Amino acid sequence: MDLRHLRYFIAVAEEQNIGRAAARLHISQPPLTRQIQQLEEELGVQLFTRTPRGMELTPAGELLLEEARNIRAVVEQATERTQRAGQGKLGRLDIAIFGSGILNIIPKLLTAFRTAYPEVKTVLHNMDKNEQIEALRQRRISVGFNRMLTPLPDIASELVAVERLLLAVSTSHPLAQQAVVPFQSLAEHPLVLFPSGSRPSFMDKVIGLCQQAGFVPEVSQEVGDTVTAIALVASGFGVSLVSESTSALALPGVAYRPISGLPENAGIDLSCIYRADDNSPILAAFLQVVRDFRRQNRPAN
Amino acid sequence: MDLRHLRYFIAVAEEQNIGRAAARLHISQPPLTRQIQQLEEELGVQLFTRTPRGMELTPAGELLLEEARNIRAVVEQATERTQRAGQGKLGRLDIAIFGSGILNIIPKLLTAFRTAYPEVKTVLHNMDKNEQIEALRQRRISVGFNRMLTPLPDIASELVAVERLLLAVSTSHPLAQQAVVPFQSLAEHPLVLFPSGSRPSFMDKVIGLCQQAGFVPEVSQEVGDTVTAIALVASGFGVSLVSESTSALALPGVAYRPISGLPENAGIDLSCIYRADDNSPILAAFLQVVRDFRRQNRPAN
DNA sequence: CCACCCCGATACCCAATAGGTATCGAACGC
DNA sequence: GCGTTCGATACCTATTGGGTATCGGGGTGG
Repeated sequence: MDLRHLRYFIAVAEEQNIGRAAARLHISQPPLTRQIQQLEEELGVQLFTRTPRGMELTPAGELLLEEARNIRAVVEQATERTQRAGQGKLGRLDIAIFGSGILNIIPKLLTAFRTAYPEVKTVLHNMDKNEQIEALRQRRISVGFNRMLTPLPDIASELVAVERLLLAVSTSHPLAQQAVVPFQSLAEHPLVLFPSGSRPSFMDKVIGLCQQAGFVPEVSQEVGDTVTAIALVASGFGVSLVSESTSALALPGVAYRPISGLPENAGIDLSCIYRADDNSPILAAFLQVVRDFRRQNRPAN
Repeated sequence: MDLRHLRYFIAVAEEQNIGRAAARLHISQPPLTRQIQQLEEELGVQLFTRTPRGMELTPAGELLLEEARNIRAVVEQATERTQRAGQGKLGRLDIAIFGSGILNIIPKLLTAFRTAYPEVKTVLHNMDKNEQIEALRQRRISVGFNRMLTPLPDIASELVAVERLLLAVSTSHPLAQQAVVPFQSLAEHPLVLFPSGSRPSFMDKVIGLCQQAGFVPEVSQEVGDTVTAIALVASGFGVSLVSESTSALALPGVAYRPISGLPENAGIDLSCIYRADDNSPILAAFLQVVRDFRRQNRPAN
């Protein structure tokens, strides 16, 4: 049996007349007669009683009509869903995020993506950089967000945003008095640095910038993630350098200040990474949203 | 798209290898390659990624695999159900019964039929003879049970059983003293007769038998159905002549007695009727059960 | 009562297409 | 580097779906 048989059968059953059904199907009457005969023969069941006025369904035919309509609907739905899946409009996207990434840009991106592709289920996973690369290679995730990425042959990356450095400082700290803090002045204050995980990291970037500016920072504490660092800043452990989007994290007793005298390369990149050989349409759709987001938010770049 | 496409797709998806899938499908590899390409082209979706080791499903292909398996199951179920319907094993049979028919033989028949064809839903309707014929012609029922049928061109009938006549008598009635009651002795006792509906009926048969025996019965009451008649017998309204199967109706104060001296033609027929042009397989199955029943219960006939 | 009409069925032909054979090209693995 | 193992391609054949012409039968109207 064939979907064509069912399509023809439905037409004949509905028209109760082979000629009209044939017209509706844009074929001539004899082949339609033959197909119906074939269907009956293949099933070994009489589906119609032939009357001088046309074709009348038998009870078995009546049953098959219901079933055939159902099959038609199921097939239509299957093709449509498959096509949507092929266009990246339906499916699942596993995304890895890291500590401070969750604070500002990534939620906006995710919201944009989920609005544009509401039938794609996004699943978030917290992973540090090395875990993300491992998970990408094992196909447990399709996208990861991170900073300070070193190029890898099998992992492609896409720049999402470049953020400014801000100083996170306790409101009771002397530096909090200044609206803009010169970078050099940080040489005299102990720093809370993070993250302590996979290298190279944001921490290395900060240390490098200090060296560029001619001083070695005094490290009061290394911690694993941004939130912990800000908490330590709040309780007077020192000051910290954070990405712009971290300022969305408004803890009592913590102020964020712009920094002057930073070198050109002081921007903090936020990128997303994915398998270079991944041509999943959902990933392509996601990357397109990332690019659109970047164009809208950084017209200068 | 075609069911063949889906069958081939499932095979390739399961084998992850076109060559093996082709072997499983008993075709050669190139046409299978082509069918898969066609399917992908028609849907506009890449279903597999070709690797040096074979075929790997894309997410869209993964989705289609689920759908295709589902479609295959639905189609299989539909053909099977249609075939069962065509063999009279699945469907619905509307059956008309009348008053006393329900007491003995018809329930046995229905039980036999429902055991042999458990997936046929039997629906019972209470109708007198004329209502049954009307309902048959209007196709509201497919089978009717009745007695004393007059032949009609469009209604065929099938004898189910021939029952003896019994006397129904109050236990306090003088005739109840005899183990066997001579037919002639009924001339002296008022009779309760039934049914009062469509003619000719059982009532006419009884009157005819009396006339054959040379007396005119004294009718104390005409009632619509057997149960009412037996109730009147119990309360002393008279005696009644009933079919053998009515004796299953054991009311307190009522006894049933065999009758002697009846003519040869005193048997009470129970027949089933159906449309002469009805070639529904369910009806055929039912009639076969009727014939088997009759052969088992009346080997002499 | 006959002619006509409308229905599906049949006979026969052609065109589309599924399937087969031979072969290619790319990617591993020994 | 050569053989092996994939899928893809080229080309042919066989099947089959669709078209035209026509038939046969059962109603219906003149």
